[in-house]
Amino acid sequence: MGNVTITDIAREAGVSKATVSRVLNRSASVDSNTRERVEEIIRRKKYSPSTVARNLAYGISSIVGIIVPEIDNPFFGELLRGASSIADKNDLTLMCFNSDDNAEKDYKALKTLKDYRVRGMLYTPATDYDTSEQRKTVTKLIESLDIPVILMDREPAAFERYDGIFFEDRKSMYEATEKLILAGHKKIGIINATLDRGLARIRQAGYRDALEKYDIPYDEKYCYLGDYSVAQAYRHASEMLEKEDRPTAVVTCNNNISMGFLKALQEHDMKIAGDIVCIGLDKIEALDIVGSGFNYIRRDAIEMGKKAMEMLIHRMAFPTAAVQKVYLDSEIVIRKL
Amino acid sequence: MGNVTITDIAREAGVSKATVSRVLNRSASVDSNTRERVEEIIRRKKYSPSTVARNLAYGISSIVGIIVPEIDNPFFGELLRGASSIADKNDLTLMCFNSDDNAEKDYKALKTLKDYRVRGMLYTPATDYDTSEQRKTVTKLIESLDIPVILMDREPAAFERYDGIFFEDRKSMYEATEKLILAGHKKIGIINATLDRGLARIRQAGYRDALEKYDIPYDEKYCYLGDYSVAQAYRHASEMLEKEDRPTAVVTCNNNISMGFLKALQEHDMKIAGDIVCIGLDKIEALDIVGSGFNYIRRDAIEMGKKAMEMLIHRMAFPTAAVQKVYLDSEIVIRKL
DNA sequence: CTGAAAGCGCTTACAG
DNA sequence: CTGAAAGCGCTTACAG
Repeated sequence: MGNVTITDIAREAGVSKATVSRVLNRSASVDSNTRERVEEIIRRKKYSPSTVARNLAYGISSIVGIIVPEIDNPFFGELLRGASSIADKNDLTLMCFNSDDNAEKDYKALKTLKDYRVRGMLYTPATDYDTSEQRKTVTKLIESLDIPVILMDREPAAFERYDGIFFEDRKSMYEATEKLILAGHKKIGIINATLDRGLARIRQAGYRDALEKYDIPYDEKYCYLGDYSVAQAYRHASEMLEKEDRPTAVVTCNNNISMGFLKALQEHDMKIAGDIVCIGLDKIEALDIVGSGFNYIRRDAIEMGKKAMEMLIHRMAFPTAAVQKVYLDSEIVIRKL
Repeated sequence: MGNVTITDIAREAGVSKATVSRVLNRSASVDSNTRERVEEIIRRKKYSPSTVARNLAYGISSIVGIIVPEIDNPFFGELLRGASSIADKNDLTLMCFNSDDNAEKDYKALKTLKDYRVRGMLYTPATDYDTSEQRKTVTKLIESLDIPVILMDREPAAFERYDGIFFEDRKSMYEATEKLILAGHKKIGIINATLDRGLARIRQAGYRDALEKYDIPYDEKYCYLGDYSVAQAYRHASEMLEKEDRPTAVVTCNNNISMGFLKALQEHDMKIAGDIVCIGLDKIEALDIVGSGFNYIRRDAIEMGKKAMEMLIHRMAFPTAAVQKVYLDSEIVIRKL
């Protein structure tokens, strides 16, 4: 039956489209008789106006884009949940993209968002965009988008000019490492991504800060730097565990790394806490529920998603306000030391 | 600077909008000189046409809606990932909604999708819509949407007329239970949601089928029916474990239930496989990686998401084709019996 | 090959 | 209070 349009309603009610539009929007006074007649027809035909046409006429959009690098990672799932809950309350609709940590997909998503003329976007960049070419490409893209952007969790140098919300990872890593030190550990290892990644540098710095503070030498032989994959972390952890001189405690720099580490532990017949102590960044829900004794830095991604959407709404209302960077604290959850 | 429009380009190139449109769409031949001139200006001004305006003119949309009940559950995260990967390849864009298993939010999402005149939608209904009133509301809503719908994972009676993709849960539960029987278990428990939920009935039936097949009486005292929450499952499992006459093996009917069970096990100082054997529906990634010995039915949600999007694309191409129901097989992963 | 016009489904001044 | 007209940013016959 195709979609009912405002013209159908107008014709049937014997009024102009303008009048129908007025009853739809309560924008001006309409005679109560005609109003009721029009409303009755609208109800009967189950008509509601096309948001697309409406937005075209208004010249604005009620769509917000969101790009995340790993949509099936619970961290980003929670981010989405938080963002979506606030969007709902503000009549904003989410257009979702998964970049897979891949710059090309990121570009494509950005391009699509531009072509939809979305109102704003929440964005976790796929990569650090380190090479000057990448940097140029992505910068041009975002600039041509010309909409409010809120960065989430990652802040590549190319994006310093945008609002953003981040976790205090440096501080958290400091505190986690400190907890281990205060528990008597002197040989503390770290499994992290390589330091050409912004977030990895920040996390490494927190670890280092704590060692320094307590006069423990920073020793590269306890540092295992690779990527954020389970597989790589597993290899690194295995290597670590098989060494004579191995750490008595470890910090692991994201949930995948923690899993790789735990897997290695398991395969070496070692027990968490019993044989080697660990504090990981980000919870692993199943392990926590099951009571595995896995310690972790609890980053509240739902909160980040909510706040990010609120920041976006604020930015849309005040386009010229000063750039805002928000930092979220995390709590360290110790299950077994 | 506001957005560049086709009019800006036309003016600057000294041609009509129609001509610009033609170079944009390669729809008709354009003199190569004017073409190049126009293209140069487009490039210089970083212009690309508004998808919204374009779709309005075409009378179609390239947006696909997707409604899931729990966006931060890894199962649905993977569903999204799968759907999004296929959408990408077909120039379709995803509008995402999280219904939180809540009928009202479901209605609202449906309404928004209608107003956006989306092209089609992927849908996991928030509830079973059992009461006739709910059923009526949701049916009207979807009918007035008048677009292709692909159901995913859940098939409330109200939606029988739509395409859908599901897992062979009955068969999987049968096989899981059978594995336990063949391993010598006679007292096999089940923790499930209450049987007023469609999926719970299906899963329960599979369990029952296996018992019957092997002449083991179906005994209600081994059946714990509640909801799909960790907390409820935990209470049920604790109760079960404290009984004199308790099962020697259990099937758990979703990932939350499995976690509740494992938590109870842990708190009763019991070991998986050692004290009581379990096969759960859906993997729990962390437990699997860490080598906990948790057995499970592996449902491939990424595959479901991909297939669902393919079915939608097919349906959009062939609106009158026969209704299609697809059932996906799952594999049983045994880590320790 | 190219432009003027009409149309997609709305909204908003402007008259009356 | 209400309608005719113009406009949002496009596309597509229709002429020429």
